[in-house]
Amino acid sequence: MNPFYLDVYDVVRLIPAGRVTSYGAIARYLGSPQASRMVGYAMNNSHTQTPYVPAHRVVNRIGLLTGKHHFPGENVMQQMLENEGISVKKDKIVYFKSHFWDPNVELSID
DNA sequence: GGGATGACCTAGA
DNA sequence: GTCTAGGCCATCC
Repeated sequence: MNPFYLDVYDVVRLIPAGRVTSYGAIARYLGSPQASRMVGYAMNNSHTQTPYVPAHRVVNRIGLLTGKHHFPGENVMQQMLENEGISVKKDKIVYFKSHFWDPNVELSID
């Protein structure tokens, strides 16, 4: 497994419950701002990783649950988010800006 | 080997 | 706010 993948999973695991982040934020944190597609692709393989990777806490830049179709059920992703106190409407996170967790800020090395 | 696809983002108009 | 173009790189055909 490439370090990039492992790094992605590691960052995703650091996302606190009730918070979400975006693929681009992770990509930027890893030093490849334009490799966001790779982050999404890494998520495609996240279910094979241990420990569990909370992929439901990763959405696109506008808070849309673009990856919900990759979960076992149709509304699994949404229900898990709601279980953590995040409101989801029309496959989109309500008050996304308030729930947003930016690794570039929260995990800032500087 | 080449071409297409994908849980995306940024920049410019 | 919209649209288009380019880029990232693993994986599949």
